[in-house]
Amino acid sequence: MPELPEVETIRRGLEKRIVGLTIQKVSYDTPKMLRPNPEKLAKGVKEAKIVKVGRRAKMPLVFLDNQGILAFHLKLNGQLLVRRASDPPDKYVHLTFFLDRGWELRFAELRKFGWVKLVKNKEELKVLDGDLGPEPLGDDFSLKYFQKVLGKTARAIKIVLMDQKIIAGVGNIYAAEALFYAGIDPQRPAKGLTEEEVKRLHQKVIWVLKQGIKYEGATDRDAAYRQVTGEPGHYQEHFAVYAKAGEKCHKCGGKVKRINLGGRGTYFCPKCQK
DNA sequence: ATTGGGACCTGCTCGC
DNA sequence: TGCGAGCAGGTCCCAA
Repeated sequence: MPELPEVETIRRGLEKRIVGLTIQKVSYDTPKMLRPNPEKLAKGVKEAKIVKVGRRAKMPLVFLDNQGILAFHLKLNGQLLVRRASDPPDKYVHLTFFLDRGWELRFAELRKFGWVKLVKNKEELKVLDGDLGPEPLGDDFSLKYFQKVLGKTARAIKIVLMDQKIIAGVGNIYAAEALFYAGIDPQRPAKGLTEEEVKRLHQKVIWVLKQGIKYEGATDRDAAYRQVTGEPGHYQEHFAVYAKAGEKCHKCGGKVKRINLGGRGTYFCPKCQK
């Protein structure tokens, strides 16, 4: 899915374009993508005005003036597109919110893994929040916290970085990139990292996420992440190792390698990452 | 506690 | 050109 930087870019795009608009109705073709069920969701958003757009981990959150909150999960391919009703159709759209003044919010998802859940209020939002760790760009993600959680597990460091209970929002791309810049082999047991390495990794996780946001996310292929305008992001132009198997490492000239770790493609430079 | 695998779905790319 | 294998940014569930 879009990871934190992609979702944050989407959040900013939505904030600019749909706040103040009212949802008139919804249409959909894949009922299981609507939670708790299509009827409740459709009823709960009807005539509701959008007052704010937030984000938690990889979920965009659309706040309504009736206290309801729409939480989206984009999984691997989800897109949220803001379009005019007169615009041509987009591929893979399974849910459309018809807004006033001729606007539409379209939810496209090639694989239908994604979903949107309507929760009644902020209290109920905590259910979605339950198992999520701290936001890596917030104050709770302190070096102290990072040292503590890494010291407790022997799992491979990349798998720990992608564990949403440990840090909310890091996925396969940014885990690989952060480990490259920290010079750490993704397979190393988390608790085997030195104090210095943990410190470096902590900094680099924050840094790559901010870079990702700066370049408006990463669009590596078609039918993947898009901004709400349909424009791609640009962070893929700055990848150091992700999706670069067989290519030259820009730092040492050695070959970037792809391995399988925890069932996920994992890219790293064996020479730079020890 | 941790891992490995499959499931959820669909489409694209690559090698033969 | 055609065909099957492998791949995809995420998460959940189950068995070992």
